[in-house]
Amino acid sequence: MIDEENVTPPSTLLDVAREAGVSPSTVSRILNGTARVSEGKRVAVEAAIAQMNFAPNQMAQGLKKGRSMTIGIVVQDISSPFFDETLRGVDDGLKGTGYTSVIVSGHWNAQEESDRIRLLLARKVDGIILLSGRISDKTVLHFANHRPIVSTGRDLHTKTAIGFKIDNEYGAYIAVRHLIELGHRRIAFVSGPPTNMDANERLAGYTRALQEADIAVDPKLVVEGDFHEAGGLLAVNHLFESQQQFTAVFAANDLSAYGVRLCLYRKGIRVPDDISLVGFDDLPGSSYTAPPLTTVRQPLYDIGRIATNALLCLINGEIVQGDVPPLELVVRETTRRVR
Amino acid sequence: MIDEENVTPPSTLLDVAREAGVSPSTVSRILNGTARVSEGKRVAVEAAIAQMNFAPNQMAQGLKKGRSMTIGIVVQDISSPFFDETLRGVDDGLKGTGYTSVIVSGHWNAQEESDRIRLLLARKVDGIILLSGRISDKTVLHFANHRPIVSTGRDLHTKTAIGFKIDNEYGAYIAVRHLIELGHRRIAFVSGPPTNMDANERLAGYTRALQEADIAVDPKLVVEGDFHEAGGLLAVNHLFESQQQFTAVFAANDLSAYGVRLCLYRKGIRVPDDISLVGFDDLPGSSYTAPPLTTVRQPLYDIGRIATNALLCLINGEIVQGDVPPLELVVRETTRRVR
DNA sequence: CTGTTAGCGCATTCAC
DNA sequence: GTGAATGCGCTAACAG
Repeated sequence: MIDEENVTPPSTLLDVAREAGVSPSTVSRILNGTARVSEGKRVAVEAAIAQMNFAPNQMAQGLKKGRSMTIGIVVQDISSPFFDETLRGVDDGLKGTGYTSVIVSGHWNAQEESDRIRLLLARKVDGIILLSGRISDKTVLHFANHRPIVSTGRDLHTKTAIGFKIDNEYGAYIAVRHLIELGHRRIAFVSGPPTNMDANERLAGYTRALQEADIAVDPKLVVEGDFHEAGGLLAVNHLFESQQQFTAVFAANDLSAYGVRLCLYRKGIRVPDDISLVGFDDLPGSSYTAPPLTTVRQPLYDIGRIATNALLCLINGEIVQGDVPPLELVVRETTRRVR
Repeated sequence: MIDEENVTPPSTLLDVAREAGVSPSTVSRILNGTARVSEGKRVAVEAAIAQMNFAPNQMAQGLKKGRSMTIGIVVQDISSPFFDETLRGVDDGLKGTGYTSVIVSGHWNAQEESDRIRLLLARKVDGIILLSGRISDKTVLHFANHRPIVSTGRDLHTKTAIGFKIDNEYGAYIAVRHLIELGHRRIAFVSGPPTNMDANERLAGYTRALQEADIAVDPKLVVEGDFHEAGGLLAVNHLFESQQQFTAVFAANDLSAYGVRLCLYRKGIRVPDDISLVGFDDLPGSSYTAPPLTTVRQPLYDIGRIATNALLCLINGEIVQGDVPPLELVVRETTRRVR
C-alpha cells in the first residue's frame, strides 16, 4: 500500500544523458573525471545535471565499484556521553572524505555485537570501527577477514585489523597517587562491572598506587559500581551503611563519580572539604559539575579521529600511523589536601 | 593500492545456488519466502547458506527492490545528550523492523542540513527523521517530495511529511508558574540563541506566567545564553555584575541550568536555599546533579519512538497515529519556597 | 514447484 | 573524444 502520488521519481544518469544528448558513459566520465570530454558536451551535461537535480544513485555506484563509501561504527550505548565524544571525533575524521558512517549499538552484549557486525558486513561497509567491543580478539580477526576493522581497547596489528589501547592501569594509578599525595590514606574505590576489563585494570592501578605508598588495600573500601550514576550512588551508600571510614573516593568512571557526588550531597557531606572525589574519563559535562570534577582525562575525541584515520589507511592500503595520546590527570575542584 | 591479500571475497547468491545445485531464483525464494519450495531443495540451500556463511548483498537488494531498508536521521549535534535520548528512541523503534539508520549532523546550520539531506537522498534512504531542523517548512516539503520526512519542531500533515511539535510556551509557563507559586517574584531567565524558535517560545511562556501573576517583566532579568553550560554560567555572571536582584532563575534548557548552577556554586550561593533553579529538557543527567534539577520534562525518548513509528507508517502508506506526550514539570531539589 | 530471462543504475571495458 | 556493450548481485516476471 505504498502511496507515492506526490513523490518525484529520482532522475537517473540515463535521463541526464538523454537530456544532454550524449551517451551515458559520457555523463559518467564527467561525473568521475575518468577521461577528457569536449567542452561543449561538458557544459551540456552539467546544465542537465543541475536542471534535473541529478545525483548518482549510491547503491548502484556501490554495487558497481564494490565500495559503498560507508563505514560502520559499533558502539555499546547509543546515548552515552562516553561514546558521543568519540563519535564526534569519527565524524570530524570523516569530513571531506566522502565516507558516511552508520552507527549501530552492541548494547554491551557480545552476541548482539556480532550480529550487528554481520549486518554491517551485509550492508557492505568498507570498514568498521569497534568501540569498547565485547567480542574476543579472535572474533575481531575473523571479521577483519572480510573488512578492515579498527578497535579500541585491544592490541592488534595485522594488515586488516588494528587496535588502540588506553593504559587504564596507569590512569587509575595517577588518580590514586594524586589522592595519596594530598594526604589521603583511606581511599575508597567504586569499581565497574566485574566482567569489564577496563574496570579491572583500573582496580589494578588503584591497588598498585596504594601498595607503593605502603597503604594496605582494604577490601571493604572497594565496592562494586556499574559505570552509571545509580551504581556510584549505591556503592557509597553501602560504604556508609557498613560504617567504613574514608576521606576520598576514586570512581571507576565519571558517571559513577556523579552518583557518588549525589550520595555525598544527600548526606550533607561536602566535596572536597570533607571527602575528595576523583573520576575517570573526563566527560564533557565533568568540567561543569558543581564542583567541577577532578578526573583522569581520556582523549575520547582523539580516539575517534585517530581510529578513523587508521581505518581509512587500512581501507586504502596505506601505512597506519599515529597513536592515541596518553591519559592525564585533570585536577579540578573535587580534591583537596586532607586535614 | 588496496591490499586485500587476506580478505575473503563474500559469497554471492549465485555461489549458494551452485553449491546447492539449484537455480538462483530458488535461493532467492527461500531467502524471501516468496514462494513455496520443495523440502529437499530448501534444506540443501539452507545448508549451503550456513556453510558458506552467505548473507545477501544489501546494496544489490536495495538497487533491485528500490528500498534500501535504511532511514536517515538528521541531528544537529552528534554528541549531545539532548539528541541522544531521542536517538535511543529511534533505535528502539527500529528494532525488529529490518531498518538501519544512518545518522548525520546538520550542525545547527541550514545549508549544511540541506546538504546532508541531499546526501541521504542520494544514498536512497527510505525516509528521513529531521530533529530540530534549521531549514524552512517549504524546504522540508520539497525534500518530502522525494522521500517521506518526519520532523520535530513543526506542524506538518501532508501525505509525505509530518511534524511533531512540543509546546515550548506552555512548558516555560508551568516552570515559571511553579516558581511564582513558591513565592518568587524576581525570576531571571537565561534564554537561548535569539534565532532559535524554541528559545523564543520559552521566553514567551516565561513572560505570560509573569504577566498573569501581575509581575512586571524586567528586561534586565532576561539574559542571553547559548543552550550550553558556558552560556548559562556567563549569563548569571552578567546578572551579578549588573547588580540584579533575583531569587530564582529559569534556564531555557538543562545544559544552561548546569552552567548557572556552577556559577552560583562559585559565588558561594546555595541552591535552592538562596536561589531556586529550573531547567528545561530533563536530560538523563539532570536527576543526578547535586542537587537534582527541577526541570520541564521533554519526552525525548518518546519523541524518537513516535517519530520512527510515524515514518514507518509514511513509508508503508499507513495511517499515522499517535502524538507526543505533553511536557510536564518535574519538581526535584533545586526549587524551594522563598523566605 | 522451479529454471531462464531481464533489468535496477551505474562504471568500465572495448571499439570506433 | 565518445558510444555500445557488459556486468556488479539480486529479484521478479515469465515460462514451463
